[in-house]
Amino acid sequence: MSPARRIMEEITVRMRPGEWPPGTRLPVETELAAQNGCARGPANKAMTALAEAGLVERRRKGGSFVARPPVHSAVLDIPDIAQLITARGEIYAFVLLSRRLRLSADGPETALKSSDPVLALEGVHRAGDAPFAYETRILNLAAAPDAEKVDFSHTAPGSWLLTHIPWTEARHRITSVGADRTAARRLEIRIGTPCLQLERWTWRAGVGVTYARQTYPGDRYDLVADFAPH
Amino acid sequence: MSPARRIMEEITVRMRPGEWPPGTRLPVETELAAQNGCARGPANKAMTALAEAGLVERRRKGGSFVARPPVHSAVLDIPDIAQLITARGEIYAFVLLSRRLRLSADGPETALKSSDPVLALEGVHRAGDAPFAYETRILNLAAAPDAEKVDFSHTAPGSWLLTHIPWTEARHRITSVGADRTAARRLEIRIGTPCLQLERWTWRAGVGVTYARQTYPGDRYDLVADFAPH
DNA sequence: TAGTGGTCTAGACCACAGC
DNA sequence: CTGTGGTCTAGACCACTAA
Repeated sequence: MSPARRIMEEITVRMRPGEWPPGTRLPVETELAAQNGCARGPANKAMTALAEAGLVERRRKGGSFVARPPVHSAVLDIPDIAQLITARGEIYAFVLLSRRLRLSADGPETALKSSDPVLALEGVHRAGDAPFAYETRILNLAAAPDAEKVDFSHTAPGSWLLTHIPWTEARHRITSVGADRTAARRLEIRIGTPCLQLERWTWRAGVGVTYARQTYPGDRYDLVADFAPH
Repeated sequence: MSPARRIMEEITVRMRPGEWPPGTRLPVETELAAQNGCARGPANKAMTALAEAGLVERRRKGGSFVARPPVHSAVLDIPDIAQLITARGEIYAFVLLSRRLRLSADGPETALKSSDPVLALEGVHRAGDAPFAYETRILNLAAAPDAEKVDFSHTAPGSWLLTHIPWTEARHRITSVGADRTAARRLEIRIGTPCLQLERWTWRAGVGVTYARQTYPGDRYDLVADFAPH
């Protein structure tokens, strides 16, 4: 194996929470070269490649550091708000506002094409001591029967779903709306404040699992998506 | 500009249907080095980067060739507003509001990391007889030299770019903002009306091609994304 | 101002695949 | 075989910026 590749792989492997967590300073190029018995060229090549991949950050004079995970969520993933906020170093909390059992879907969630009984939840995600997002959620109990017994008073339904009911198809709809009376009160903002509204339907093998509508104050959230061929 | 970048940009620019169509054999590294008065290192660096970006194919002993166009994925991911509106059965029109030549980028488009001369455009997309979106756009003339001669007074720069300068990397940023004075006037809405703001940066082999910021009145546009894991 | 990354030079050896 | 890219050496200068 070539020195450049060896250096890349070794650093990649050691970049784990236990050993080299985000923010750790990495050896300078001359040091890497000496440790691997090669010239500075290959060491630079390896580090440059890691930087382009976004795994390390490099600053002249400052040195090279294990990159902190990006704050933005990709549109292509299903973001877990709890992880997002924790990753930003803030305290996350979910506050349940209401919980109702309904015999059939009848709102926007009908796009799930299910006539099964559903669980309707309403809550607020908080970051630190400020509201971060207002969420209404419909859970299809036929697809997720365990959900009826879960205590959602401090667990966000999205976080629970991500780890219990994997999805196979999803649809996102992103719009900009002015906060209505309800959202404004929940988010502690003025009525009409521009908000990013993210609607999401997910299915599992063609069966609707959940519908979620999340409202984010425009200045507290943005979606970033990167694309490259394959 | 460093030899490596100069070689990359020159080849990128000449890789157009008229000059170096797909399949054309490119000079060998020693030749590129001699032509640019540099060592083989930078020439190799430039060609390797172009190969990683998928713009050229390299084979030992065989040589380097202009790759078959990666255009297909481009059209899928970047929406063409003209097509969107036409598909809805409305009449589409683009109205150019301003056109300026600038010697270097200095706004949000600096994320394109280019210090080349740019073309700054401003215009409105119309659906039927109502404004649909307000757009400001920066075109890097080093990446798209033909753009200076194109008449954009009724052609949206995005539509033109899609068919002339394929991109390899793109970043989208989606936010919700209240319409400012300029946008409100262009879109014939009230100041503060919630709008979806889509910012897009695109690159070709690491060279910034264009930056676009499109503002849509919240009730006239939404983004929908469908996906299934692989 | 000194340390670090960014880039370069001029040469070298090797692996690989067309010829 | 021979030409090509892949990778390396040992050294150098410069640009940037954090200390």
